[in-house]
Amino acid sequence: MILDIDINASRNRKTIGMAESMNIIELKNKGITPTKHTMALLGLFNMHKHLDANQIFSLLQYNGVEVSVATIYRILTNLETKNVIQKHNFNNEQATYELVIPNEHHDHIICVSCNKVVEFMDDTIEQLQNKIALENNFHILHHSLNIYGICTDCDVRNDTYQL
Amino acid sequence: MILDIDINASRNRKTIGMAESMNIIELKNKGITPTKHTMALLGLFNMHKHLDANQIFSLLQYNGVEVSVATIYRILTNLETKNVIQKHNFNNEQATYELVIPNEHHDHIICVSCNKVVEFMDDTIEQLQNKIALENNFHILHHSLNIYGICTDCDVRNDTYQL
DNA sequence: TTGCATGCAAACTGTTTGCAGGCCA
DNA sequence: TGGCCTGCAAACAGTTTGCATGCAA
Repeated sequence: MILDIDINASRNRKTIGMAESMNIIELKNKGITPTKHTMALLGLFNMHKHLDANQIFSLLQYNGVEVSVATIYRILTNLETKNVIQKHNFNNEQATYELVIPNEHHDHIICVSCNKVVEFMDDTIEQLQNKIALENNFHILHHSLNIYGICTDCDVRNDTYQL
Repeated sequence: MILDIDINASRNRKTIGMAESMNIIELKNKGITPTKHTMALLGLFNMHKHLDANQIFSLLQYNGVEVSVATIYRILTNLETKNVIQKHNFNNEQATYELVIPNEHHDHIICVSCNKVVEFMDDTIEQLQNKIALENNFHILHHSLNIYGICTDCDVRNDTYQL
């Protein structure tokens, strides 16, 4: 696994282990026990919008939170079930997770070189998808639109190599 | 694995083991050895547009073609490299493959209940994606747009259950 | 004291690979 | 004969699970 994230980003925060985006009461209302591990995990998403299980494991360890991979997967599964986080399969390797923001939806552009993920949202595309589902007699549940490409940073880097 | 495909579809064909969509010369030109296994595998795509490794294994076995799973994966990887077939990750379980038709592109609607896959294509969406990639300074390579929903058949079935 | 959260290790699934045997040009 | 195709079994990665322990309400 390549950990191409700024691992210091979360270390520099003062209150490791507290998710800003959702307070304890909200969590409890959803039937989630706000354990130390769950809170620490959620806290990571303040700094990193997209994380996979291994990155979470590394970041927690780096932040001094002792936790097993099994627990991380259990927490992730639980949070996903309760619709607190969302799972993506950007590649055929490991799954990536991000926080669910109510009434907010977006799609993703993924750099196949550095795995950077950029979010975007296009109303026209959204509407067209609904139309298409309707035309094909599908009751639409959700969708995933991923654009894969090379970001500017990597493009520049590749140019340099070719000199 | 649920083998929800008409397994007889391929048995009823006269010439099992011959892919209509691509002749032997074309394959050789692409550096693919047209072995019995490769041809039989490709032949399956005449009847089934979307197949995963396990379905391929079952169908081949059913058609009397003895082959190991390892070989299937090797053939699939090879064909994908040579751009004869295309790999999709519709769900986080196994990968699905389909034939590449030159100059033809489409996206997919997947029924989360029966795994049926319907293809569609929308020029406006395609163009918007290019625009979005450009706006975000990505050199676009490809994309995957999957709409997940419930197809009419399954909707009806579910209604029945609820009676 | 009860129940849920956790760690550990084993299991499991999809996929890949090393190695030895076999087939065909 | 040489090279590639193949099968087998083992390896591998990501993920899940059974069981025993332990913490917390």
